[in-house]
Amino acid sequence: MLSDSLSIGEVAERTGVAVSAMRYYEREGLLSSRRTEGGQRRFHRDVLRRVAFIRVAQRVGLTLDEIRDALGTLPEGRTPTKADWARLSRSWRPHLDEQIAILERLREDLTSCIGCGCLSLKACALYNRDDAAASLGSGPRYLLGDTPDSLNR
Amino acid sequence: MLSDSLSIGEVAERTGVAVSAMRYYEREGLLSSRRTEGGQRRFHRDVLRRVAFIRVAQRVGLTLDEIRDALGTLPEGRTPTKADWARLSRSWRPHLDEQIAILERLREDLTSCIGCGCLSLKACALYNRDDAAASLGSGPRYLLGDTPDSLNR
DNA sequence: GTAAATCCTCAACCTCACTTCAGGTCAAGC
DNA sequence: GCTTGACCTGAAGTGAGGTTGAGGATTTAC
Repeated sequence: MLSDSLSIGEVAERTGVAVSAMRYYEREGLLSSRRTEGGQRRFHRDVLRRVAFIRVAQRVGLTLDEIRDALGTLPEGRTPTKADWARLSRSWRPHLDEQIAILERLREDLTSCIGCGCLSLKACALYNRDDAAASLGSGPRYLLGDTPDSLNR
Repeated sequence: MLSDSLSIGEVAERTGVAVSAMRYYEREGLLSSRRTEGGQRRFHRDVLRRVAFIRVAQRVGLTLDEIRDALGTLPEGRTPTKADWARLSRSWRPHLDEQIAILERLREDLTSCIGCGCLSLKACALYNRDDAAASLGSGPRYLLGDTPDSLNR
């Protein structure tokens, strides 16, 4: 089996990512493939590393849009080197640091408010942090706090 | 204006939460209200604290389902005291600690892998943590890693 | 008493990151 | 050569946490 002849099922099996997700990533421009005569996808071995990168980047908290941009900075034409991948991974650090800092601030505020039980809209640091846009959990991020006109209607 | 006569617009203005969100919270059982003759909502002052609680709980990373359950442990019939609210806030700590721990582990793995640039599917700690289900970012959490049969089709 | 502002419901739509399904084609093993 | 399993496309569905809009009723302010 040649190094650029992985079928979509093989990639799925080796990476642990669903076939449907691979097709979705390709549609979204995060992966690319050749096609056989009959129209089936054939992936280069490099795709394994790209998929791995995507999954870890998601854990770091990046969106697929951001990940696509990051992958776009890889060199065209040649196979990325370890140094290329290391550079990308390094770029996650600030994002990760920021996420951690936000949660730690929240924990601190929580600790200092725990005695008062106030939950006062005006005084309590818990409400008056403007970290809100960086909230955890599911749901569209842009809806949580950074719509300037969220009082409409 | 009586203490249980806040219109939905007033609550929205004071809490910074959209009117449509308030109606959604009520539909989902997180808030309740009386109605006027004409069918308009009138909220008790307590709702301000409840809404505040909801928003902070979301920042901590809880879902509305979990928040509803937490609110359900408040005493029926009487206005919750500071102690009641403090108890609920205290219950966020473990969740928050866990979130922080996950991110810190990720950062550590990232640091120790940064030299190697490996991103190897087999060897790299970045892929072989099973923290995946607790990932950040939007999108349905159950899709990110904990579907046992995610290789189907 | 009336105009403007606010409120009501219900249904449809939005994002993100996918999955599922229907209906059909391709490739590999025997 | 034929069956079986893997693959294809396009459209629609999913879940969380809401928003938007239409069409109409109610309140408030003057």
